[in-house]
Amino acid sequence: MYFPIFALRRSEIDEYMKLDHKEIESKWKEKWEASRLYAVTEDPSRSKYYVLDMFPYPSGSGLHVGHPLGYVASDIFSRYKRMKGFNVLHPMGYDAFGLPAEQYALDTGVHPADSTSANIERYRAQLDNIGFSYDWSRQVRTDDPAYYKWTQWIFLQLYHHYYDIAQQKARPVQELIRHFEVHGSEGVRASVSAEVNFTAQAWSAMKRLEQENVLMHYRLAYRKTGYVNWCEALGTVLANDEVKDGVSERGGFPVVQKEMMQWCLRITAYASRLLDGMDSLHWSDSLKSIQRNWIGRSEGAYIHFQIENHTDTSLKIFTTRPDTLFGCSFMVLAPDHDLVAVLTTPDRMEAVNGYREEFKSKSADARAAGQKTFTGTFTGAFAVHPVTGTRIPIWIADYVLKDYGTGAIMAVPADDERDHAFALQYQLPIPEIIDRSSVVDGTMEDRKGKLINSGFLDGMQVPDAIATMLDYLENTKMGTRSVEYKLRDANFSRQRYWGEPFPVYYDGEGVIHTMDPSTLPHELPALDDFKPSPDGRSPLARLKEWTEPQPGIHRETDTMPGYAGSSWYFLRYMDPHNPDHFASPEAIAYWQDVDLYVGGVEHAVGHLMYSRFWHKFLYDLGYVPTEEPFKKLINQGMIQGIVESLLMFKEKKDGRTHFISSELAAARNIPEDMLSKIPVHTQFVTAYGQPTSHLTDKGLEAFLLWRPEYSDAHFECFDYTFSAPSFAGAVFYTNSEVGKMSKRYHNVVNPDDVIARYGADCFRMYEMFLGPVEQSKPWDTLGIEGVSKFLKKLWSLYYNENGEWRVTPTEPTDASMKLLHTTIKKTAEDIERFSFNTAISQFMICVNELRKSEERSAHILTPLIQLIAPFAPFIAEELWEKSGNTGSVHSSDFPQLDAQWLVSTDVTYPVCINGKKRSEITLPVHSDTKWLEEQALQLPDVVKWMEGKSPKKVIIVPDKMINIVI
RNA sequence: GCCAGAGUGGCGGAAUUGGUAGACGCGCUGGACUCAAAAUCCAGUGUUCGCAAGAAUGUGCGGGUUCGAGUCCCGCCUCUGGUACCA
Repeated sequence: MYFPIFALRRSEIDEYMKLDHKEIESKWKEKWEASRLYAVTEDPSRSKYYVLDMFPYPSGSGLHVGHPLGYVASDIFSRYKRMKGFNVLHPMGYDAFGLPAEQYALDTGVHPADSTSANIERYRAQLDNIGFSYDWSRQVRTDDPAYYKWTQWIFLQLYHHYYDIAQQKARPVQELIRHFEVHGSEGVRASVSAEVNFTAQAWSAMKRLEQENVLMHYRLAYRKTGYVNWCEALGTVLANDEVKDGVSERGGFPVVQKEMMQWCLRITAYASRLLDGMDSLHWSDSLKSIQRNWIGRSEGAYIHFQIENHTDTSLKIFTTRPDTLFGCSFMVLAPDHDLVAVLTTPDRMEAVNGYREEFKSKSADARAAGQKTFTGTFTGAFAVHPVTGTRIPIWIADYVLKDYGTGAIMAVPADDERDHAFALQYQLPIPEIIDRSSVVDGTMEDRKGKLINSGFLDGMQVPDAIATMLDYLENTKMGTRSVEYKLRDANFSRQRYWGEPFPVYYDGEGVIHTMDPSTLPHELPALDDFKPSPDGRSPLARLKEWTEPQPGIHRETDTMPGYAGSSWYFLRYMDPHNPDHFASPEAIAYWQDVDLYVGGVEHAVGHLMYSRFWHKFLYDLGYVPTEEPFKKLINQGMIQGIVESLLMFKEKKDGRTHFISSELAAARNIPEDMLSKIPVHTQFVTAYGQPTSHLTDKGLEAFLLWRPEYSDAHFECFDYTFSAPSFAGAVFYTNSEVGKMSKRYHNVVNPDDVIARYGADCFRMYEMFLGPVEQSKPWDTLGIEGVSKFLKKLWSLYYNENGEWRVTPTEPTDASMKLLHTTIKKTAEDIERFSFNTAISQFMICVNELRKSEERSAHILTPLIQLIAPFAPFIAEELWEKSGNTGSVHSSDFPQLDAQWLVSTDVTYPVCINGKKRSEITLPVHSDTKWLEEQALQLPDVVKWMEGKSPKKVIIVPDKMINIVI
């Protein structure tokens, strides 16, 4: 009965005409690699364009569908720019040093050197699968000694420079030393940790160690003892941006304040330049505002207060509201302020010391937990009001921070919420100084109102009063204008193994010596036991022979943090194998800076801030030609997952687990706290992610097989209930919500699986089609079918159902030409403005139209391949070759727009009466407006709607619409 | 609290400078093909009223400017992100 041969033939034909993405992908991956298609070199005859992705740290779990979102976008952009004639640098590498890589190694017990290499291999394969156009010959990895040689070199440069405020740039410490030798500290304006004053003679009289300690206050990379964020679970200190809500960003472990000697980078020296530099950048408003808040500039003044019975010292405070000086009724110092010990009177000593002890033991996170009641105590000392001469009590309190401003404030309880609360609590006077009676909804601190009880400021509005007081303070030398920043210096030490060793050592006296740059890289020694220790000592300290290479010499055992290597990697890509420079001057002169940077917003205050800081420093030294490294920045959103769960009553009923369908739970308004959400693997769910997602009987069976602990469960739906194991024909609605893509929710979509099923081109296009690149959006497993269908339709424009090439060299129709050029215009515009989803929509329209009109002309179909090439590089390359073109479609020129095809001979105008569309009229383009008006007024529908009235005026928007006002 | 961004069908989202709101895709409904299913193709799909032609209404809420507002202005509400004693 059967005809096996015939059957075989049929399936062969089916296979042939079908789009076989696997074969196409492997074919072109090999060819591209063999021909080094994406390798770039400096070419002065062409304009450069630098497209950069934030390089990943190679974690063990590999890429999930969220990671490549930004990579796909930047790849489309790179390919487009290349076709537009730019010489495009589009590199990729790995952020291999640092906490994430090391934590992974610790979790798996594999040495980080081995695990990162294995992970990198996996990442590379996954990235290649997606069809990226990276120039892999330029790959960098931060744990490569040939790379971190230059990280160490930059560190040495930071160490050997200080920041000159007058010149607003970094200068060599050698210059500073020469100045000290001649003039002492007089006349030096520099960013410092602490002010020190000495004469030239005093400088010369200092011992070497003393001199070094002085210089430490100036160096851009320096050591200091201070309170740092110590994370015991991670066994290391962390920078401020690595701590969120009192716990470590990585791992979520508690972080406490601990006093330690640490390396720091003086990023504060660059605060104003980091702030001002942003004005010229094409970054999103939200990202700029995050950085601005983090830097936290405020303008104000220092004011000096004399202290009763202390002629040798005065109290310096910072305020943004000098106009409120007359309202100052007490002063507050941070409990750990240096002057506390000096000022406290004997009778208050006991109370003050007790308070300081209590303050120290209070953990940072208890304070962060947001107790709004302030505590404090009186020191017994009094300051003298600089204008009125009244006695002002000096207190200490925990609401004043040592490391902001001067660590001391003048309290103005009438115009500051905190001072007010504190004054009420300790019954301190609250002199009124601002009349807000004329200000609607006037509150404290809003800089509105009229000054009262304020001497020469009486009657002034707040902004005027501020200006007047600032002048007064400077004229009388009682204070100076000043700007303060919230930004803190960056902690640069990690008590960890997996990072760059510092190229420094200490001699017997504790003097720091830097290693000669020619001896770099200072390699990280092999160490089998790389576990961190809770005592604050680096694992390297356990390696005695390395730590102490000769008697009296001690190496630094801390390592650099993860952001060290990532703060300059974009420069290394310009010349990645250069042994003599971090990048040659010629390469830097050509590539300049990054034109487009794509990456996650989570690096807003970490990586992006540090990179800008390092770049500005290298600019000061003349190594890079631009002040800012990243001209344009796009923050891609995250791909979220749909979390599917079954609603379970927390309390068992009749000893059984009791599930309720989401529909019924909603209908009965069952309170959320009675239910637990049991995540269910998305592969069991039917119509997953859709409003009606549910488990069928098969899904329920699979679920119970997977979760045998629920095999006694009882399920309740709208019309019926059932119990395991008998639920034939059941439909049980799940609870679906948008959430993270995570192993915990069993909703992770692996790009490899998607690519295996739909192809890389489909994967790329779908990620873009989901919505704007910047936006976060859930992965919808059904939506990808639409893009898949589109690609099959595209393919069938070129191949008929017998697998025969159907493109002919015939002349195209005018309609097709118009369609093609509309698509060229739209594609180019959309790519330029990073709107890939709308470009893809246009492709869909174009392909559908061409199918309907059965267009076969190569004049249309060949340029179409080029338009789609940035999005679907594999399919495009295959079709390009089959069209008989030589060379790669990715090296071809982007199709030229011929605008004549966009102009149609007729335009259909909607005709509106008072803004409502009542009719329409088709007329030749560029018609005389008077004539247009006459034609429109004669339309029968218009005559009907006008009811004999005459028009007040007629508005004609050229080529858009006609509006008649009556 | 403060700073920034956003609110459009059942869903993801279009509408680039104020000019026919809902493109494109998903889902849904109906139909064709099929013994049947899948796949594919065709049609419909904001809401309300209507057999229909059609009409009214509609971009978080309330006002305003304009011939015309998703878009601009004023006042609210909600959500998301950042920040949290920053003087």
